[in-house]
Amino acid sequence: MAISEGPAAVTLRAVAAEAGVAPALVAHYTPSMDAVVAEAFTAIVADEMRDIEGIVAGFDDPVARMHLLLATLLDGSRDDVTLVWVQAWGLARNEALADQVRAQMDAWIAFLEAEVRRGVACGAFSLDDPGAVARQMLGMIDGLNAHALVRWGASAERRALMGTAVEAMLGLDRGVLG
Amino acid sequence: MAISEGPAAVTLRAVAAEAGVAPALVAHYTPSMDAVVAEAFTAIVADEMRDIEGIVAGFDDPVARMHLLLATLLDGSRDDVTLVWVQAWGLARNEALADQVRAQMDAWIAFLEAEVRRGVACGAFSLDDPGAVARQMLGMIDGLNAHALVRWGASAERRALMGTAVEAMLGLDRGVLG
DNA sequence: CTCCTTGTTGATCACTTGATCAATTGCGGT
DNA sequence: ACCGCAATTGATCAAGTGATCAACAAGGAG
Repeated sequence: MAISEGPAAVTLRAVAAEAGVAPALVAHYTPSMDAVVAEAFTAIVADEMRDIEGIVAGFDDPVARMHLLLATLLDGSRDDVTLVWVQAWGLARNEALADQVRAQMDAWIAFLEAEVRRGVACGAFSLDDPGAVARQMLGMIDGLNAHALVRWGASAERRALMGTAVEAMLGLDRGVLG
Repeated sequence: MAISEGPAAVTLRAVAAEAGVAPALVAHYTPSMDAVVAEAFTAIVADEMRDIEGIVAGFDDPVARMHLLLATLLDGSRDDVTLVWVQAWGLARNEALADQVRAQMDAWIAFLEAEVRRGVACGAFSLDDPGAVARQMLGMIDGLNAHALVRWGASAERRALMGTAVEAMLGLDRGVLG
């Protein structure tokens, strides 16, 4: 439900209806709806990262992996996940949720940084600070994807913008990520 | 109210209470609360852009202007505006709002692109496609600021990340935007 | 066959949301 | 002084929110 309708749609009654059960039962088995939303967030987002890791896993060349990574993250097929992220940022007051958001962002940075380091190790990438580059990449990915939620710009364009920016960050030749 | 509590807090009764007036009066003078929220979005965001333009207006050097621009946008003093943006992206179903969001994003691109072109014209910046660079910058600004909403990372770090990334995009020497 | 635990529900509380409508107030023009 | 129109209100509707609680069903343990 959080994926298809957005986390904001995960209400006590909606969950109960979806499960074909009385609202009281949902309340009985959950501490609070805030917690449920937070849990849904983590489930969806962690699952997505596993997904992406799996997609990239079959390749060795760091450039090919990065190309695939960016293409997958920016092709618009995951706008539902983006909505989960964006609504989560907007619900920063739910502190339980904010905790999980930070944790998932840490995980993404770890993943991206490892990806960058892999390229640096074998000489494919050339840069100073893999952590900084990972954070720059995540910022840009999240921003561009957020833009997609209001149907502004095209996904192919976002992918191209991201590609050229990342080429510069990684010290790659112009066009190799295009 | 949309600024201090977020657009989601702009409810019929909250507005009425703030104005010291009966809820019915608010309803009487507005087409719908969706429209009010959309209008609040535009007011806030357009005002912010005028603000930024004003801040930058006193300087001539494109590098100094860009430096100031990024510093201002990423110093955390405008997190309230960021919340307005992020919640607006998350309310993409309010089509009236989505329209205004797209319009404001267009305005931002126009502003950033003009800023970039100004630097290119006088030889301070070196790049191929000012429009593309503007979109890359906006994506990264929005993403990094969204991250700030859950208190993840530090604003000084965001500014540094943005600075080095933009230096590369604009063909500037390392550090001139730091 | 009873007893107790677990699963489950209906009813309900207290609250919030947007919206409508008939009824009022009060000011401005005549 | 009067009338009319705009401003404003209280009351109310229909819907939705999270949460609680007493009650009920059912199935396994003894």
